Amino acid sequence: MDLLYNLTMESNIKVSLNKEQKEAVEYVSGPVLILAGPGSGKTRVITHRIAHLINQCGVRPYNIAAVTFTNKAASEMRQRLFGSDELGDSLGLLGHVPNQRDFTVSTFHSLCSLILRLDGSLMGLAKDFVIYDRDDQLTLVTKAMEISEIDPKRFSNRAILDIISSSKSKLITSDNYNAQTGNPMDRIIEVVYKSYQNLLEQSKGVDFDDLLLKTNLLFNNNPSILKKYQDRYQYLMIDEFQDTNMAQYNLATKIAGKRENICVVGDPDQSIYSWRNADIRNILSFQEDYPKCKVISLNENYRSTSTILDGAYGVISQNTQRIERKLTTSNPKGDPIFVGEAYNPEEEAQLVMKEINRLRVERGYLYNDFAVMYRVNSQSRALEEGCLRNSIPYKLIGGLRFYQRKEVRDLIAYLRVIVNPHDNVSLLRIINTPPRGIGQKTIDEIAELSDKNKISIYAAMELAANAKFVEDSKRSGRSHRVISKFVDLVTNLIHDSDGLDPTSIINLILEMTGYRVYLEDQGDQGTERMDNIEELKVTANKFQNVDPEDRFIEFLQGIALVSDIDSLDDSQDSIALITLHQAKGLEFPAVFIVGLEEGLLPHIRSFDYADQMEEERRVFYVGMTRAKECLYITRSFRRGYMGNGVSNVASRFLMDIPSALMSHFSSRSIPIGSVVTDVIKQSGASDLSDHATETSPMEVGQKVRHDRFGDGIVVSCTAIGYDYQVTVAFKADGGVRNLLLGYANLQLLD
DNA sequence: GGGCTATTGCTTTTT
DNA sequence: GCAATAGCCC
Repeated sequence: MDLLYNLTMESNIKVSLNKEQKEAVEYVSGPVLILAGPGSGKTRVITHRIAHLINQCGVRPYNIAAVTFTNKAASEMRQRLFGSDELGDSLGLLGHVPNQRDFTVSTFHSLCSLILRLDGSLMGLAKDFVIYDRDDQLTLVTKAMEISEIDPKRFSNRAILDIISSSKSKLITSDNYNAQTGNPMDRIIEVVYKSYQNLLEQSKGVDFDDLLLKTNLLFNNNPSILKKYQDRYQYLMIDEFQDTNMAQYNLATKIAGKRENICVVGDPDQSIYSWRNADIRNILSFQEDYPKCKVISLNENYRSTSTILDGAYGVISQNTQRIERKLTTSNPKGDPIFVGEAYNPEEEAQLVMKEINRLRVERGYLYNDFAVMYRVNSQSRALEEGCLRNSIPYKLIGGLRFYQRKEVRDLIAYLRVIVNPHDNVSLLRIINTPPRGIGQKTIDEIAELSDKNKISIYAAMELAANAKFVEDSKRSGRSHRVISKFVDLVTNLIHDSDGLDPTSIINLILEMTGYRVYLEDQGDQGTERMDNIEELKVTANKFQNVDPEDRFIEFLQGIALVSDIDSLDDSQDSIALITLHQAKGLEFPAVFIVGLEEGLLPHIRSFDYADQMEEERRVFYVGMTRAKECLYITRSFRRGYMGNGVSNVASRFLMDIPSALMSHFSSRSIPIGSVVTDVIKQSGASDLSDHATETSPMEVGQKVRHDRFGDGIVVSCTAIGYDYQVTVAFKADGGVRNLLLGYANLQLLD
């Protein structure tokens, strides 16, 4: 009866796939490694493969699992296969398939969360565990350092958390962490790791890495549970395989088990998450662990013009730790890669905005067709202001991350406390927000009480609220009153929220805790914060239809596991401002990559390590290959950094793009605010180095005067783009500054 | 205990 | 340059 699925698309599949793609789709039994370059139709292959499994091979959707990098990718895949859930009328690749909801598409983290909810009790995990994100983790590490009396000035909590996190992703538990090397740092980590894990367990919390680690341990210790999932997920597919870590790899191979129906899809050249413990060697391990695995390379690019592809190849081919591979395309040559220079980030943004407006008019692009990409989030600010100045609608992903905003986190903390009042991290967050007279002194006393009796903060407060207890303590009547009031508040919240849907619970919190009034007293800022909470309610609303028993927990889990990119929404026409990392897996007709400067891209922190430098190059490569038709690359001469402006030189990566593919344009002629129609100078073959040979307008040794810096002497002068960078040593403060000739307004002295 | 000011310390990328 | 904290004063 499983064979009665819709077969109508099958003929289309054969027409629209190339030879390698078709092979990747039809090779369904046994291990497969698909090396898929950018734009090679990877998503199509995965979706067609699933369709093939269901339609041709009679596999039930229930027995298939696809693991993606983000929730967004997961929901897109589901939609491509089955059409939109809400609309019902738009059919996907498969048309109408019974039991399509049984098909699993999710991220590793979501999948593990599900498994642990169902079977985690075998490892003593509460069903309603909370998932702690990086901010919560940092709070806990800081607390653990306090307990272990580690000086936070000497050891950074972030560095320690990074090591704990990387240990967890290598499946090293706090019990197994051995400081055997004799390195004093190791000893500290060992102590903090254990303490951190204790704190987590006390709060019934699980961090991101625990989701993967604990699921692995669950499978190790309970073969019957593992078998249950092996029998369920008989066909396993893993996307973005180059960015999986060891814990994820182990999970995948365990679930695949002896059936070995595991298909991984990845591209070593797009591995950009090593800092999150992703291990590119997983691709090698896969071939070692499955010596009979079928390797299929998808090398034809259907996305980009040949110019963009060749430019990107020029960049990526400079990496030495790389298996040589060159993509081909039959796409037209298209436009050159435009390289632009601006004086400062504001002007750089202006340059981008002007071009966006020009392309809209001349080519009929929509705002949705544009993305502006950058290395670090702080760059988004100038771009955002540029959009506002030019009335260009934009969506900013993760600048100040939504779920990191104070008011959103406060509300989530309340929600978590309702589910689990013994969640210390969340409780301490809201204990005095809005202010209710519980000061640090009172909190310290309660913390002491909780330590002494080995109970949670909330339990300690209940104890302290007990009238009999207060007689034996030196606690003031006032402090006793506020504690009692708070315990009552939490009790009432738990009681009154029972059975309500998530949105109503949020409303309940806003009223009962006085949070709404607290925000209203904050004027404009309060209004903005209230808007963010409304936004949270919109998310909460989506869980209205889920089984009442689970919807609250699912909602909390959902917000813990969302990524920012998940919220990227195409329904309103606006340009996307995103980091290069977030751009992975996306494509746009026109892409702007800004900030191509030494120290930014490549980032300064990669300078001392060859492998990190190569990863920076891959980051740039990923950005370039997002572009279908137009690719713009810009840089700024000056950039504010820690308060003072610094001069940046052009990124080394610019030199790797063959000069014949580039065309320069400059900001020189477009002061901010002016309306300029055409700033593109079609200069044909020229690159940065070409200009260096031109005659310099400034002699070395020339004495000059600057409005602000006073008198100085020219140290060097190099042509860059359509301007010259002059390095001047100034007398007054001895500073050596890089100036742009066209802007510096230097006065010649004799 | 709370609110204000001064100081510090920090900047990569994020499931 | 900004945001988070420490320390001071009410």
